[in-house]
Amino acid sequence: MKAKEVLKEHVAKNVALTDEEFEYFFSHFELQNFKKGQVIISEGSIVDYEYFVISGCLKSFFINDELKMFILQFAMPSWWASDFDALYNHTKASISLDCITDVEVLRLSNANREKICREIHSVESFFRWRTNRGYVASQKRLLSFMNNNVKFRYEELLSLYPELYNIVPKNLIAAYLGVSRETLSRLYHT
Amino acid sequence: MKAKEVLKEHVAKNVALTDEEFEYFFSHFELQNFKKGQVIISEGSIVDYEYFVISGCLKSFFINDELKMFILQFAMPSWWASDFDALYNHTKASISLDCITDVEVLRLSNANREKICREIHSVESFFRWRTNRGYVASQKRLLSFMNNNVKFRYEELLSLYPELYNIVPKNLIAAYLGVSRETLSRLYHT
DNA sequence: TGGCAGGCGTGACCTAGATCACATTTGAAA
DNA sequence: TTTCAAATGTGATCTAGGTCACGCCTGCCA
Repeated sequence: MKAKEVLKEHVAKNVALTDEEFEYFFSHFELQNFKKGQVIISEGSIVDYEYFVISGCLKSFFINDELKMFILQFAMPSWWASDFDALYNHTKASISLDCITDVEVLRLSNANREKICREIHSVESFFRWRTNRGYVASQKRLLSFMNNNVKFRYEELLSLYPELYNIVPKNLIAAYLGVSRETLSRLYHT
Repeated sequence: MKAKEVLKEHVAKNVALTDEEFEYFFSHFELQNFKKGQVIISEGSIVDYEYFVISGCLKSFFINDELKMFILQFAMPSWWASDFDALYNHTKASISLDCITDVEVLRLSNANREKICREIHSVESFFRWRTNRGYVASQKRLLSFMNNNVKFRYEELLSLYPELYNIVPKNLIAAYLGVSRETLSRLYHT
């Protein structure tokens, strides 16, 4: 499926745009390709774009003082990723974004997003919906984190996103679950 | 300060509404008073409203199978609270909302929010901003949860919201931090 | 004004998961 | 086809925080 179709279908799930509106909306995006391992946003840099994934898989993550990595999000096709804090508030990135596999994305600049939100009311509505969805998901994850042990959270993750099992190495899954890779390994072996 | 002023100031921080627009916007809210301990949203019920706090303090929380409580949010003046998942997706509440102190709120129904978002573009923009802010805060809290121990998180909470120290009992603070009240107590005593 | 429930401190003990150290497997690049 | 780094398994030991049990305040309301 072409990038444009993926985005169109995604948007259409939530707001109704005419074909002309969608074409105009789409004209604000740029298609980009990245190789596995490439860094898209690195900590400390200025963030100007958000990314809509067409194919492949990204991760957004934070690295603490002891060099331990925590993964905030695996971004699969039709997911959005960026450091939204830095992006919206024009601060330096505290979160990094890179490619777990080869990746195809549509990128949208901060300025362009604000522009099309201003120009097309439905687009603003779409972004409100999208952000709300992320917010709710984030709260659910926080609750699960407080409430459930590693094994439960691991199985929950895999049942929500079975694709991850084949694509993402276990040490990254562990970094998403907030446990050591050893503990994750011992869940089913030993 | 009157409820209307609190809301007006809050909105004005982020979008520009004319006085007429604001009056119209405000006409969709209803002022409500609750007593300490009163339940506003209870688990399993239908959620039709979101609440903007004028004075006092609310908590939104989840109770698990073993009756352990986890607090998602303390809502202080000029904060919004609800079960946003249930509200937006028309499902039953999995989260409850009640009053830590006597409380004054402005409530806004789901239908009215969508109506004024449709009618006034700036209002939609405001809600997009507000939700984005919540999303970013939630991600930060998740990161802090994975990265920091209880003591750090406790001090972080108090430095962000010093008012809480006087208003909120320690067992609720513990439920927010995701630890037992005993552990919280032992941080500084013993 | 006396009783009682909710808030808080604390001792003893338990456990999920962290950490460190090392071995084995594997897949992709040269 | 070899090679090397990344991914993974696993034993031994450590620790933050949980759980249970109990006791003491304190403020509120009957």
